Amino acid sequence: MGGGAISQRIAEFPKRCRAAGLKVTPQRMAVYSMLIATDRHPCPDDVYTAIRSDIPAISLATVYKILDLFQERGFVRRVSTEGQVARYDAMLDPHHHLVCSSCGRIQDLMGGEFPPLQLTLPAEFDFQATGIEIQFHGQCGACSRQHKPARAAD
Amino acid sequence: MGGGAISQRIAEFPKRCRAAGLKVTPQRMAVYSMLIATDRHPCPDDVYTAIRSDIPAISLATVYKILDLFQERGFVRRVSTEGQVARYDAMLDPHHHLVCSSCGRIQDLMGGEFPPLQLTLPAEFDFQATGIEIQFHGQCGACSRQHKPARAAD
DNA sequence: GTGGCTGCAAAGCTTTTGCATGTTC
DNA sequence: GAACATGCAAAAGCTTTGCAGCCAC
Repeated sequence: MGGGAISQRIAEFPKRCRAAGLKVTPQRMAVYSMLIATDRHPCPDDVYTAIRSDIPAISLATVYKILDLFQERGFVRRVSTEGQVARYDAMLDPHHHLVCSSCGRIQDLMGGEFPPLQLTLPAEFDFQATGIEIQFHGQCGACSRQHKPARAAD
Repeated sequence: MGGGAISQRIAEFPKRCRAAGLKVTPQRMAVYSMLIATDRHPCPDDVYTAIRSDIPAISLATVYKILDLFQERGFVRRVSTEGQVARYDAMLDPHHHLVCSSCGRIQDLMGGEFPPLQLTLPAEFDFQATGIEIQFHGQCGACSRQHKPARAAD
């Protein structure tokens, strides 16, 4: 996605907030702008740290509340991880994830670049699927060249 | 998997432990037996609770240590979840998961029942994939019939 | 007998909650 | 001005750690 598309999403965000019955605050704009501009799938503390340069007085609890709210409203999604910290993603176009077991980095795999799976499951499973999440586990190029052991760093 | 296959895996487990340089203890046998016999993807506390009927004196910290060790040795795998509790799975044959957004239940989708994805990614991604994890999100049959809202219970 | 394992208790993190103050509409 | 959002601090999980005693080999 180009930078133009990002700034457009940021520009449209106040409208989306009001449409969802949410007030527009500098804190919420900062959280959304940070998330939409990165492909690093940050955890709440990453967001908090990044935002403090803009809004020094922001509190970590507020970041948690905002992320919860955004996820509830469907503005961001929470990525499934094995670890114990939540990671968020504002990229909502269909895509999958490449999870590096060595450095923990989560890389995007856009839907257009790899055939997406169909959502319709055989009726025998008695399950109404609304979304699919695919994670490839392994080593990213940088880590495999360094022969890093799994979970060396995060 | 039939009950026979389960008891066989339990019977072979002491051998696997020793081969991996681990001592065989009642606690470890209980954890493994519990995990291999269920399809509920329990969290550490579930394991702890279930095992206390066999080994009343077992400590939760020990359960955590054992699960960590088993995962390190490849005896079990840790399932990626959005929540903040770890969930484990002793079923290591290729399979995917159906995650119910209402009740949180994780159902298995065996590899043979649904075409598995190939692991080879186009070279341009510079990623060495060793495993794939697919989660279908949605509502299980029971919850969709009850018109439960998402995350009503866990 | 020895090394590794367990159980207990305490500490460490992440996340949530309550409430007074401040802001948006 | 009213309703909602924020910030602070405290509490509530979940998970890890340190260490003395115990057990498998």
